[in-house]
Amino acid sequence: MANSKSIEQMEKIVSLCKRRGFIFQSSEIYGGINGFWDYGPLGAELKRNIKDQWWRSMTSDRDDVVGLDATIIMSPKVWEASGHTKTFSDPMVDCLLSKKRYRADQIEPQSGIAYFYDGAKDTESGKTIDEPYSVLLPAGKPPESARKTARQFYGMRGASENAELLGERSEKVENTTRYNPENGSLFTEPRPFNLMFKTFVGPLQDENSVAYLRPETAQAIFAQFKNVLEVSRQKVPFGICQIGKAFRNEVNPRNFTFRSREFEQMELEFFIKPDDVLPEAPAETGEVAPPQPHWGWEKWHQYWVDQRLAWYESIGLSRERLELYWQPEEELAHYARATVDILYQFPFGPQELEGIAARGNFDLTQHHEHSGKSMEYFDEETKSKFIPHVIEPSAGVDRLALALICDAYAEEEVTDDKGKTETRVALKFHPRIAPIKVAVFPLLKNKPELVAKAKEVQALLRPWMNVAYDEAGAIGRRYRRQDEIGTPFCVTIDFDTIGKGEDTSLEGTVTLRDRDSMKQERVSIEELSHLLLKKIR
RNA sequence: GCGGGUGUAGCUUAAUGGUAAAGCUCCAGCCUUCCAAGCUGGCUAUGAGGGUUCGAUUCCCUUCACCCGCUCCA
Repeated sequence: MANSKSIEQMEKIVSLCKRRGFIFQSSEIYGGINGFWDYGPLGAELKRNIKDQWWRSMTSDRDDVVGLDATIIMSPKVWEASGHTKTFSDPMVDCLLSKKRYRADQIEPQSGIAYFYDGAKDTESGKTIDEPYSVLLPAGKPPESARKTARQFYGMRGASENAELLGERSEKVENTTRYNPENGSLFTEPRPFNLMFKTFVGPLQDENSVAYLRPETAQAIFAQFKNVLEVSRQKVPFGICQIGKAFRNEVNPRNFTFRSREFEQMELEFFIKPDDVLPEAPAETGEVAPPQPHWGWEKWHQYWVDQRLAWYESIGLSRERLELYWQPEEELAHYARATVDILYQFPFGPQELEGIAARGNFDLTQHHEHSGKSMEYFDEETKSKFIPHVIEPSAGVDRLALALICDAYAEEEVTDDKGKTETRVALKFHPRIAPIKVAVFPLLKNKPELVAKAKEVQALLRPWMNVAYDEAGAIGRRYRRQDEIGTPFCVTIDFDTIGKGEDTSLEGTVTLRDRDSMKQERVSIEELSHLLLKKIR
């Protein structure tokens, strides 16, 4: 999966992220902290743009979705109801021989003869190891095979190959999960790995004040379903969306920011009617592009998959690096009817950006039962009462930011007039999400008229977009700097602009340089903001 | 959590049991009429802690972080 080329590619991207101020290690001056990352000036802009685009497409651009901004810490009862207190706490065991880790609840129970040992004595050095150990053999297997496994175990602790095993005894056991089915070796005691971050609310740090940092933003939406329904005057089908931080105490954060312990989610819960109370479907008329009142969960699910894919394309992710993964039935969570993952082909392999789950009405039903408050909805149209079902598109902001950077990263061979070849690094962001939209340069910085005019143009554009101003170094160098941070447009003020060039008819015009083609066109200052706004929206 | 690898300036690399060097980047100045030009000057580093030693970036121990494989990822 990860070959040396893709590792090198990833290293270049990580290096650029740091060098140009997209992403830093959290707490770097103290040596960092595993699984946490900070966004520098450009990364912060990039993330804002992603979230703004998502929010706009989800709620501002539609009538049937409203927003929510809930707290990170909620009543622990929320997590009891959702099942997270249980399911986010997996007991894990390690094989004492192979060191592999397993989920204790996924071990097949076995029966057979267990051989116990108190320790081992090295016949050569006389050294004793008094660590108890045991091996499970299927009935009928010769005990010598257990001794061989035990010698391997003690061998890893410093005993020689023909060490003497101490205190062997055997016992019949049934339906045990304490032994590795692959090699018969004893496991470590099961240890809980709780993926939720725990904290305490209030001054007393006791069991009664325990609270959790949310492991997903979705539950807040379910918990506030009734309130939002009441005030928004929405009718099912409708959605509630939210952007916010979530926390998971991952066993092993990996792949730069891809799996972090603190991350940001963009989630929509789209509430729909259960299939059994749907209004009668009208005769098909061919085109059903806009949502229809008679749609069942499958149509809504497909609708959101299509919507989300279109959105990713709208912010410039290449469609050919996106793929859909329909989770097979055996992989589905118990509450899900169908889940589609949208994967992006990162240098380290195809990985999930977003999951679109048809969750039935599991969550609202759980809160309905645990809180004792009704989550039912009365549908005027069909005169029926039900707990709405839900379609959940859930995306990771940080993963998307990383995908956008990977997708935009481009190295090109550029040959100059003198035939010298160099590598140009550019982040080819879609103008919608580029941290800086346009950079303004005076051609030369020791000519006050050029500098003054450039600052004027910068001030002209500033109310409409993120503008950079740069006068340091040769003009080519300034272009390359902007290429590397993904600025789509550069505007240069030259002598023609101020009417001191050869062609005085060019007064009041500037050159507009395109990042990807490196081509320049001459445009008037008057048109500039209008022209750019069209390109960046 | 296990195994392997790596840690010297923002980046890439050098060197040494005894003053840590260079190129690029960055900053300032000069110069420069459109794609990393030139000149001058400047900032910045041995991941952290401990040990051995007169003296440790170098040797030893611990720890932290990153990368790879396993594991995990309702």
